[in-house]
Amino acid sequence: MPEPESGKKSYEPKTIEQKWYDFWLRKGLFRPEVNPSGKPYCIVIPPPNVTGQLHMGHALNATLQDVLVRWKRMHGYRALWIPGTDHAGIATQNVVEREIAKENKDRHQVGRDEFINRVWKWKGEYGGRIIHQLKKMGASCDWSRERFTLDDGLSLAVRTVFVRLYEEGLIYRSTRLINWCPRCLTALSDLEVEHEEEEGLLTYIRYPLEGGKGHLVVATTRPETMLGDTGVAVNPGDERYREFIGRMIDLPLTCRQIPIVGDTAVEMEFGTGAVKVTPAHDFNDEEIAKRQNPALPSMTVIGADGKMTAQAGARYEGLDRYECRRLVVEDLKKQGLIEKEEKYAHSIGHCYRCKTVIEPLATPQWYVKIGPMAHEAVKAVREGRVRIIPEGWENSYFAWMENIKDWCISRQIWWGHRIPVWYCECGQTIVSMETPEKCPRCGGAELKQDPDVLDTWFSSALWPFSTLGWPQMPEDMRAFYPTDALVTAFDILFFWVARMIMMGLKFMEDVPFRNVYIHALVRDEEGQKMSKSKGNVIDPLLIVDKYGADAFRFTLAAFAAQGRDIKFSEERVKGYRHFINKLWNAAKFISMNTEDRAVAAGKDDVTDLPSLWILSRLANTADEVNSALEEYRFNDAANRVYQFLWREFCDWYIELAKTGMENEEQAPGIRWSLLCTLNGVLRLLHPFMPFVTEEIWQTMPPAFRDAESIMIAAYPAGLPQDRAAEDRMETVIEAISGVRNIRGELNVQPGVKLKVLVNAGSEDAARTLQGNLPYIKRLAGAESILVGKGLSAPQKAAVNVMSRLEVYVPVEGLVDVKAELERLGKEIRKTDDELSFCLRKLMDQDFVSRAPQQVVAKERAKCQELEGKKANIEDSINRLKSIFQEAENG
RNA sequence: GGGCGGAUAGCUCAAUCGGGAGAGCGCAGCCCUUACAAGGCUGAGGUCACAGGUUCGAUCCCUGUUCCGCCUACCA
Repeated sequence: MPEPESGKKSYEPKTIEQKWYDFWLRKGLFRPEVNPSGKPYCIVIPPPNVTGQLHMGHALNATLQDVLVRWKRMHGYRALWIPGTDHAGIATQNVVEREIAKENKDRHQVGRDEFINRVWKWKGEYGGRIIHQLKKMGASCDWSRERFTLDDGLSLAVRTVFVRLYEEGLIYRSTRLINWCPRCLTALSDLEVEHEEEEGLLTYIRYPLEGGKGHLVVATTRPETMLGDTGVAVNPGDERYREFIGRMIDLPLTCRQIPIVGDTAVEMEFGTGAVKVTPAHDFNDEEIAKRQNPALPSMTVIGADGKMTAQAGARYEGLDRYECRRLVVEDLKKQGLIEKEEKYAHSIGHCYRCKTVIEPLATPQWYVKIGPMAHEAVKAVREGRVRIIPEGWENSYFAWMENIKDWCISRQIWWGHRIPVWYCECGQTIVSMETPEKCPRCGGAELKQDPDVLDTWFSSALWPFSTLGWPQMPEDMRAFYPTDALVTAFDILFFWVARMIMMGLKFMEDVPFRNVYIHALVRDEEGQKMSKSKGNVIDPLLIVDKYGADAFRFTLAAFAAQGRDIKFSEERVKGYRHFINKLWNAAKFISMNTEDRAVAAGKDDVTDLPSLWILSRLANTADEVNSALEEYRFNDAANRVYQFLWREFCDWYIELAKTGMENEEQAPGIRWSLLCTLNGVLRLLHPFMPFVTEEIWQTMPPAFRDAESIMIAAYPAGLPQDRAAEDRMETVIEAISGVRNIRGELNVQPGVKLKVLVNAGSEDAARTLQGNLPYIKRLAGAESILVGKGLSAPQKAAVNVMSRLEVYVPVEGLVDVKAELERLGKEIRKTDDELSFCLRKLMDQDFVSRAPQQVVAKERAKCQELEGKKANIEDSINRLKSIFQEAENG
């Protein structure tokens, strides 16, 4: 076997990664067609924003999906990972608006058509950025199936869904309060509003009763809205105010009079128990107003731009809402109408995009009547047709779905799917897939299309089937829907996952995916969320550049424990780069020691214990990795291979093999085992670290390569295990560890060869040890070994009592007897503690009679073992003490 | 206000069934043994947040408390 990359001392990812990625692309290995007869397995990528740059979240997300897809592909599945991007309406529009602003223009000056052109142009230039970055991560997406939420096929899907929902009465238009962003100048859905606790002021304002007889005091956090008050509400059960209901208030700073009304929603304990009612600017107040008979009127005093309207009065018109607040309070103070102001922490809604404080505003918008679809979506999860992993998230899902409100889907922006609705001068509304030529009612041709576009999430909700070709029914659709797994972070569980389930059930009559795996958030070292404003963002591409994609991916996977966020630090990646280096060097060693000689050998040539053992351990590892991945326990899978490669394969097997290969007879079997195990571990690791595994694998002897790429080589599973060999090997390992322990503890120099005696606990153990003396000799650093059952310890020896055997090392002249006595003292204290704990348990009648038989028996055996161990150590201590005394006397 | 999650070695985190807790990193000692010093061998290190309860037995199950995250909500 030629050495990988001509035997460089360490792995250098940079040159290698591009080479293999190109190779995979050239060979079309990312396409499901490489396994034409396999069972379909499909994942659709959560489409990143087309404006986006790869961040840690994407990196984790992509890594986990790639692990799954590569793993399934190697298992022979017709695996398909569909990539794509999201047109990200508001975000993308903002980017291009900023660009235009540099030319001192706004989008209205540019005009709608030209503006859209500009956005497409921008998309063409920069939109592929994140796709390119995903490739750097090693993502094995089928790029030939890449989609974009605004491409023709997906746009058709969007129109189809809109029209059908409209026809079924599940989409409607209504004018009511919505969340309005005065900066983006668009409506937002409830989900797009981020609530944040802020320190504010609670202002107590005196509202004079009509006719100048006294006043009511109301408390508010938004004094400026008083200009739009159309009532004051008190709880009808409130003794203090009951008599006022029905009377009028002289609303200060205006010349209006407003009524005092009763509403049970008013909390008597809060503030003064009287609340001003501003139906046009507060969701609660809107409700209160509607409940009155006749309803309280609505008066909009703040406009779409966040500035006061003419209705606010000449003095305030045109002022920004916050300037107005100051002025209103100032004016009220002058009139002595401010009773007090107190600090008050409350939560305020912000635009998720630009963080501007949301203004509730009454505007006509389109809504999806979500109740019926939500009901079905809840059922699908309850019945297990969609599994959410980890399960904990199901509760959040249910809670949200069961209190869900209708979904506002129209946005007052230009970049997105234009709402397929036209209005005729005659008042007719036309909802249609295609642009209508004339009004079906009056025949008029003066039709105006609704200027708004749809919420980006409306198109994302169709992603699992629109990407597969719906509303057509191509082969992909039949093969891959429902998809198998959806991998995402919890923050879009409602935004996206829930809506996909609803839309999938509605239009495909089946769930969009069977499993939803919710992964962690990647935080910084201190556990803080990464954000630009905090300046703690780590660029994944820099990490890839520095340590390679493999080390980075492995780190992410190894820390992706369910239900816990990842605190990311570069140190960890460094650690896993060492791991790759270990793999690299193991491969180098194997290559140096096998050359072409191994090809002739096969499994039948394997006779030595270490080889039987490592092959069995590989089988065991493969099983554990497979079952961990089956359950999305990525960290367990990664850690198990890590353990196997480093601890079992490198630390033990390779060291043993060095000795084993000195024996000409068993050398071929060992060479074969080295290659076979390396082959297995490369395959096991490939989904986690695709590049380095391919690089090494390609240098293996052809007999070990049954495919043109490791990507499509069979994933190890169901290999035979040899429990007897594992058990015997344990005995050998115990003997070696027993000696090493003495060496280490007593500080015996590595160069010093020891005379070792091993007292085996059984004939079996004795035979095993006898049969593997060369290994023990080399790894324990012994010049001679005497093995037997019932051997007794020489006078002057260090003793190590293990569970299957005892190790004696004559120490005369080698070590400080005093140090050995100390070591044994420590040992006996530990044994004694354990023993007394064990005995106490067995003397407890309740334990013996009530605990399961097995447990009691186990405890008895343990007790016996400990007693034996204690006796042996005591013997050694006595012996050494006598030596010690001799020495003192002599 | 409601809900969820977390608290385990110096740090970051694991632990299927309730039967005296593991790893990585770090630390200490010894070693450049020709795959690898990005390494090897050995070792130290724990009141499983706190208080009760259930149980023969609790890191694990139940109740409460404290602290820390997060989600959600119309007390102005």
